[in-house]
Amino acid sequence: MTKLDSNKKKKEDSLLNTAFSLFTAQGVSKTSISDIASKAGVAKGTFYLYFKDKYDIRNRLVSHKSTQLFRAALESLRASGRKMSYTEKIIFVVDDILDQLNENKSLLTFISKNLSWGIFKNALTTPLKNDDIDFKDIYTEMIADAPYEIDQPEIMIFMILELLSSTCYSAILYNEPVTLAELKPYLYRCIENMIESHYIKDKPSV
Amino acid sequence: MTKLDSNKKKKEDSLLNTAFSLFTAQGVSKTSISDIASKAGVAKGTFYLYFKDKYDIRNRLVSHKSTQLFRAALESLRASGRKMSYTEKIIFVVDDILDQLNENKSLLTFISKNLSWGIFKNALTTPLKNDDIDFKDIYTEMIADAPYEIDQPEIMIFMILELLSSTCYSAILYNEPVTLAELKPYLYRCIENMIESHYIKDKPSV
Amino acid sequence: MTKLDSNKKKKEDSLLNTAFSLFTAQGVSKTSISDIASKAGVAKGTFYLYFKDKYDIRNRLVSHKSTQLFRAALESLRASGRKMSYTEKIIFVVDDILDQLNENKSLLTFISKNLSWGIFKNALTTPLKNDDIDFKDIYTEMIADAPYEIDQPEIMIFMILELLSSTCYSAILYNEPVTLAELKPYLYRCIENMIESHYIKDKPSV
Amino acid sequence: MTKLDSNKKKKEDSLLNTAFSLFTAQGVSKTSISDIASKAGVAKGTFYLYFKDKYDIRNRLVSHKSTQLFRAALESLRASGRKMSYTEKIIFVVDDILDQLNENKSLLTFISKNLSWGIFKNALTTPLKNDDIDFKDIYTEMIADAPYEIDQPEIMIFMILELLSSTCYSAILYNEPVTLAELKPYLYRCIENMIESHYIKDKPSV
DNA sequence: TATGAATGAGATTTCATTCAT
DNA sequence: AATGAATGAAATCTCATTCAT
Repeated sequence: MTKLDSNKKKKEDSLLNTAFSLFTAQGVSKTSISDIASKAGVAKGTFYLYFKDKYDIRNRLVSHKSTQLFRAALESLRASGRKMSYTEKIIFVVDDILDQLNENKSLLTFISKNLSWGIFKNALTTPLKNDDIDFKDIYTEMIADAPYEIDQPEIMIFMILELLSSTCYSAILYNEPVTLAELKPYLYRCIENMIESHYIKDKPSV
Repeated sequence: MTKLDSNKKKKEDSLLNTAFSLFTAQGVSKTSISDIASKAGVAKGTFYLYFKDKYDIRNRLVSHKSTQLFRAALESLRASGRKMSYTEKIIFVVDDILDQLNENKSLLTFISKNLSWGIFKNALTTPLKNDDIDFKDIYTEMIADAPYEIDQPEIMIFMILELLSSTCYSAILYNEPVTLAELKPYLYRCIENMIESHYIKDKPSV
Repeated sequence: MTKLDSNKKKKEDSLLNTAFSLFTAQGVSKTSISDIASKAGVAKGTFYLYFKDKYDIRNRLVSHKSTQLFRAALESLRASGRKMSYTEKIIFVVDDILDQLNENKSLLTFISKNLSWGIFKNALTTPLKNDDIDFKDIYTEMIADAPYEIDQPEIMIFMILELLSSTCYSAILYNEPVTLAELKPYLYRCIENMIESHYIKDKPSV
Repeated sequence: MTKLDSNKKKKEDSLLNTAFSLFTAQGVSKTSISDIASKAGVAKGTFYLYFKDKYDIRNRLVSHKSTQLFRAALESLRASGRKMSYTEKIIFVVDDILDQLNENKSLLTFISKNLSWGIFKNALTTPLKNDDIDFKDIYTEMIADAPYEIDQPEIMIFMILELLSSTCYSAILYNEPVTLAELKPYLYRCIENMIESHYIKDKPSV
């Protein structure tokens, strides 16, 4: 990478980081491009060399941050070194994500308000350049690697993730209808049931 | 109601209806108060006689529209006259709501982007003035009326509704990861499992 | 006219007058809407209540100023009270317009750069509201009132005006190729010839 | 010419051609230097190696294009090989120019909005380098070569050209007040009169 | 109550020009 | 000679809110 290129990368990173802290601190619509540029230490016009508009940078961030979240959870799983069943693995990942979001409420707000399944799936399945760990494989593995063949694993993961993300928003931020700690046992049992019922033997008749 | 009062009501309704169509057509942030007022046929200043600002009218709308949705479903249930089990009733309501949203995608977009559990619960449990059907009771009944005592019925309803609203958004609007029709059997089986596991006998050990 | 209306008229006039002096002093493209508004003593947003953009106010001005020029010349003609032939009347009007432009070089610059036959004709033939003198009649009369029937009077007036406006620009502003005084005799003789050749007897065979 | 030189020439030509098409397509003020450079396939900075700014390239173009127009007309005249009177020659040239402009309306727009007598005269009387036809002589000849001595030939040519350029704009582009075909006979008769009245015998008394 | 003209801060966006590479 | 990233001033335009009528 030439000096110029690394300089450009630095500018772009600075814009992304600044935008993220402003978006989480005060919301997307109350953050102006002027704010982002000046806090990032670049001229207003420079912003437009890297991003089309505010929504361009927001989408890039949502994608980036939600992938990070998932990667961190998968990394924890791998690092734990424990021998687990498929269901245990899923619960482990869910638990890790919930804890991350509980620790980082502004990230939760940002992601919840702006994430959609399309963005997320795209982020997870698009391999990053220069990435030594192949995350695409891990995700694929999550879906493929089950003790018995699982029926429609993508639907199952989709439902788990949607249930996860929508319930934790209210529980973590407002303790409504109950706190995260109170919610967890019900949530996990529900997830266990969901997985169990997706084993091929249980394929529902339509 | 005097003529003046009915005139006022007409203005307010006109503002609400206009705001709803603009919000669904072009989004909340791209709709200005000017737009709403002029399309509603009143002066800009008049808007401020009825609503504090754009977010005031938006919240009123979210609350109103989501209640309507739920009421219509419960009304269908009541009108069906069928004898059903508790689980069947829940599934009936969920199915009715999904069909309503599938028919009215702009309503779905609007509610999904702006609804929160707090607003919804508040809307459901606040009795409307001049309301001939006692709605609050129906909701309470949904929670209370179970063949056996149900553990934490509010958590259960909360999880069902969150799962419902977040999965249907992606399925109805983008057919992602599958179409609504394909999703339904999995979703309903999941809901059945959730209800079953909330019977007191199943109370999870925390 | 209510107080409010007269106030609005005052604002609009102030904007028009300010725009005109800025346009003539520094050109249209170097004049900003901010300039116009602040010099006119109104807020920037107020400009947009009266005009769509810079080109809207420019067109209104071109039309207004060129009409004024023509009207003043016709008024002089009427005021002179002299008995003149048709040709003498035309020359009188042309001479008066040239003198006005010679006295007001910034007006000449502004009009020359922005006037088109379409705008001019439209301005001349659209009667102003509240206008005690009916100018449309005078213009029509200029075209219709000839000792003999004139062939294609509109083409003739068109050619005279175009010759007039394009030659005087260079002569008045740059004395190129000669001064206005030097140009006049040639110009007037040319105009006399143009009129004479438009008498029906001289209708050209195509 | 070295390969480097020809490369430079190519860049400059590319910039000139690109600028011309953009100026005629969307107007000078709506064309940015960025546009010109990127469409011409060179970097923005390169533009400044060849031209001072947008108005520099515009003036170079006006001058170049209007000379080309006149040269083409004179070339046709020379090529026709016909024996003509002085007046016939002028009419020939005028007719040829009108036809060229009628064929190339964007050129007409560009020249009309940007041509001034000063630029034109300068262009006509500045001999081009490497020019095999001695163009200056032809123009001088147009002025000098008359059967009888002509009074103030430059004023005459000036008036003819101004009449020509201003009337044709409206007639060709908008058919206002009449079409070019309808205008021509009147225009030519007018020009004939102008020439005739410039014979010394007709010198006007000031 | 209702109006809508006026405000003016502030948002977005453009672009001529410079300069390090 | 050529590049194109960076600049930042300046332009256009929007819009929530107020207030005199």
